[in-house]
Amino acid sequence: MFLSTSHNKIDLKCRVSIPASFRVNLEKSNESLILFKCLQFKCIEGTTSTRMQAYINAIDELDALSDDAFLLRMMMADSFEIKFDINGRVVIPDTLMNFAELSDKAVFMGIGESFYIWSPSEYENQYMKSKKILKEKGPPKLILKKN
Amino acid sequence: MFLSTSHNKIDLKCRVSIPASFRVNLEKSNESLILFKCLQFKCIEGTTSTRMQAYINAIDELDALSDDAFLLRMMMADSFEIKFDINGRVVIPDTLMNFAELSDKAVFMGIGESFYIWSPSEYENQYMKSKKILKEKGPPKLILKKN
DNA sequence: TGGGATAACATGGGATTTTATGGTAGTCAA
DNA sequence: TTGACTACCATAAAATCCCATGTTATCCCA
Repeated sequence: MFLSTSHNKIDLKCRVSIPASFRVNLEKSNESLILFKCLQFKCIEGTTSTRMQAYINAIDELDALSDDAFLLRMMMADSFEIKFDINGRVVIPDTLMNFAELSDKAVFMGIGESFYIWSPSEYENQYMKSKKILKEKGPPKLILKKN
Repeated sequence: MFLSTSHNKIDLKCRVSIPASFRVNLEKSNESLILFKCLQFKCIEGTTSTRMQAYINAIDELDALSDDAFLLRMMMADSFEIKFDINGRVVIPDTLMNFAELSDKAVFMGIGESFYIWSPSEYENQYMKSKKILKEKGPPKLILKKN
């Protein structure tokens, strides 16, 4: 599980340290890391190769001409399998740097099965937005168990 | 897994570098590369010999006289097993160059089990189309389930 | 519980290897 | 003998590896 938030520096080579707890999470299940353009927000989403493989398998189940299949294929095209260096850093591909408007700082936000990488300002926006919704509409009604 | 997108040059001999990550993907499973006319789009589709074998097997499951079987057999007829040169380049057969309207640039787009090779302009069209669908219809249901 | 020793982590920089791509020489067939 | 195709060599740019270092977190023992 990816949990917690941390702020790391992106250097001139677009290298950034993946938070140690996220790395451990990947290592202990022997999975590689996939980064891709988040479909809902202006940020990068990171997840495990197993999870990505599940999406890929799902494509074959869909009508090849459907909109969903089309979007999923595009998602693959905007995804990258990422290698760590010996210090636990990764290089963020240019495409993703631009998409999430990252420059010299990254905010890592664990959300369970995956995590987000935000620019500090976009992170701030989303954080404020969540506080506002919480204030106006109250806490979410969570359904932990079905039937 | 074939992931990510890259733009490579096609030279006068119709040679083009297959992106390194795609090559690694083929090498590590010791598979050869098959290129063929994509059935859905004006592009070349590339995949592994094993997956191509799966297509061939699938034809046998179909009614031999059906239109589907006919189309799939036609697809096989325009498929090529491709050899790499020492630098990881391949020569794109004339038939496929013409079919995908390629000239001096190719866009490689990984879509999981296989990849597409587009002309830059056709790629741009498809990319724009996906943005539009995403905006109008939102992300695929599959994605929303995951968190 | 305090505080020093040790390990882990984040980050910088330089050396080395890969990659993409242009070119040339050799081979085979018409 | 010419033209097409293939194998191989060369090179610049980019990606990757590896070492160094300061800082933070953790451990361990008094």
